[in-house]
Amino acid sequence: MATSGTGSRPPTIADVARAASVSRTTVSHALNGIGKVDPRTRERIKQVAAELGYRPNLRAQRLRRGEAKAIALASSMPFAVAGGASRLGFYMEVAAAAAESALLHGYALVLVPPVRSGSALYSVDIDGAIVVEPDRDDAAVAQLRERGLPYVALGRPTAEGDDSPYVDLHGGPVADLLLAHLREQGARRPALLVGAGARHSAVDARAAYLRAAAAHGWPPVVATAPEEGGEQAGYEACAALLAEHPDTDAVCALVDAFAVGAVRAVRDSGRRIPDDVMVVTRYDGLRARTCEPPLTAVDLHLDQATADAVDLLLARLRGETAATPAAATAPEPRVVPRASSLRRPPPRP
Amino acid sequence: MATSGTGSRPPTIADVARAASVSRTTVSHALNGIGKVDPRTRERIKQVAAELGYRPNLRAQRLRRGEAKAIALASSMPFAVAGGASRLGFYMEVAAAAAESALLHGYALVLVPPVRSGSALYSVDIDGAIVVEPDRDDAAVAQLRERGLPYVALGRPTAEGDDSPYVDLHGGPVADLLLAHLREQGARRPALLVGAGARHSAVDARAAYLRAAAAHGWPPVVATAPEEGGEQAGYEACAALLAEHPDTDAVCALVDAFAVGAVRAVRDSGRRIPDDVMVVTRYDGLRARTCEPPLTAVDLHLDQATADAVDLLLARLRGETAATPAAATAPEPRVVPRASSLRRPPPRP
DNA sequence: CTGAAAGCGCTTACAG
DNA sequence: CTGAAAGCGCTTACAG
Repeated sequence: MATSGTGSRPPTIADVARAASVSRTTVSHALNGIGKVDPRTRERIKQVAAELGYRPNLRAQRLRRGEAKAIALASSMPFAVAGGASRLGFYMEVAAAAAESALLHGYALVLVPPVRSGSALYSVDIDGAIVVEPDRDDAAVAQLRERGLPYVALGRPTAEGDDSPYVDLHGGPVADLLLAHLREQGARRPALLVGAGARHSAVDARAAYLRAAAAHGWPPVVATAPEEGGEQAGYEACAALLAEHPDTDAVCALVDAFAVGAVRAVRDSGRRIPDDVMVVTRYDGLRARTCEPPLTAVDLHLDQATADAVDLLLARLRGETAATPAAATAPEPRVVPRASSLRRPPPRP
Repeated sequence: MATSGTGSRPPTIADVARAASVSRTTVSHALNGIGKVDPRTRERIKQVAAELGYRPNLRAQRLRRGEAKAIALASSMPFAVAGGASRLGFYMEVAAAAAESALLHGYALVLVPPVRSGSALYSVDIDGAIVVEPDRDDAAVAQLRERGLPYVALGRPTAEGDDSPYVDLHGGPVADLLLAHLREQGARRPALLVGAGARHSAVDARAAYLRAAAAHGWPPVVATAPEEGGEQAGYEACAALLAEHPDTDAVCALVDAFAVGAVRAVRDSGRRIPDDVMVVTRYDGLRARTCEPPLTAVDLHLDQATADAVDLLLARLRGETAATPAAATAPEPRVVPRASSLRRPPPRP
């Protein structure tokens, strides 16, 4: 409470020890509740510490204890997708959830913006990281490995030998769900548009799509676009796709930026949405909701998934490697039907 | 490059010194570019360090140097407003911009979620913070002051003697802009709905509104609602306002959650938007854009303002108190007209 | 129950 | 130009 009249720098453990006429060892024990101190001594020390306004120096504690008590959120997703224009995307939604969850456990969340080349992860003092949807050769993952830092992936890692823990975002089932929805709405020749990278969301969706195409007898049409390209790349890929496969009646564009570009391409080709071509996407964010027409998307329960990822990471940091499950499973994804794919009124549950 | 075959823990400066047959002092000088080392020695040391894969221990550096190289983003804004339902708000938009700006300067951004009571700021090792729109008696500011940490406000601080640097978000001019827009669209009796707190956005807007009311001969109608109340509070305040002042023909609801609630209240009272009552808000985020009808809002140039705030803070940390301006000024705000207030087609510039 | 001492990995006067 | 030594503020065996 009271401000120490002594000097200007904050009091150290030595100041407390002196004021309480004990050793620094005893102060440390008393304040950290290690059970080897006389209860009365402990109380006295606590009181003195409070009077002096003592707070342990976090830097010193961390050097000594060998931990940063901080984790980072990192991603190799290109800026155009992860941030860009309105910036309010997948990444920041995950960031908010992760910060809350981390702080609840006494960890700080360091927000590493999706940097282009980024030696970013080297200059930040952290114990580990959450990597959002790592690519097969992910820059963020590479940096973490080189630093020897543990990480948990949000979304199944696709790199060869990567057996790091992860939270499953259900890449395949999400695609299945969207394709089922399209079929239900009358689509007979849906095409798939995915990022050129090898993130689980693209890889698993492609596999699911090919399976569905075989099952239903669709001619499979899969287009890819560079993630860095954002809306424009989606536009171009979709325009090319429609030119080559004019009987396409639905586009499943898993990156929201692509989906918005696809909507433009569909319109520019003289087709109507959803009557001639439906468009659906995955992440239910600003882009999907403000698109004209609003895009059917998927509720991924990102909050829950992110909290699970943080839990997984912290368990690993605690060294519970044995007890820690190798993966958590986010809640069931759910389609949020909107005008971009609704030819019939949505079924009332 | 090469992994040291020695042990498993990362090499320290002592390892480098040993391998290069010099003292730790010299290694430190060589690596930090302090100009007292023979160029050839320096090169040799650098090479050895690289071979060993040496990276300075950030914890140790920071303890020694007495700085955390991290800043926090903090806010006392209630969760319902700052995060809540879709979480994609003002706060996260600022977070993204701040993280990028901070990292560019070698600082990490710690994301402190708008916690309810929050001793949050005590457990985080930072050199300073950006506080978003501090209230007159702001919890985050109080914690920072008690820790003796410098901070910069995003939005003019309203506390009595608070002369901390800040970035002006133009609370008054924003209100003027919105009111002028409403007048232009034909409103003759606009009401103001603000948060009950004393953040600059509420305080300055109220003053601007009263000034405008006097100038144009409106009967001033100002309602307040608790920020924690979110949409529902906005609904109730607006419903009461309309009951008491039935000839209100526009509502300027500066908190986006309030504005969305206001839209419902207007409709439930049997009035149409914008024909009977227009509704406008300040922050142009997800809520404003996805509202039905979409809400007229203001482009605050948050990116630029946030970058300025970070610059201001870092200048203060560098001790450039003298050279540091006491305030920066965000770019001119600009109205983004939408259906919620457009009775006439927008003027073509 | 309490304390003297070592050490976490750096940096920086200070002396040579 | 180079190094021995002190010290940043803690915690933790270890000894009493």
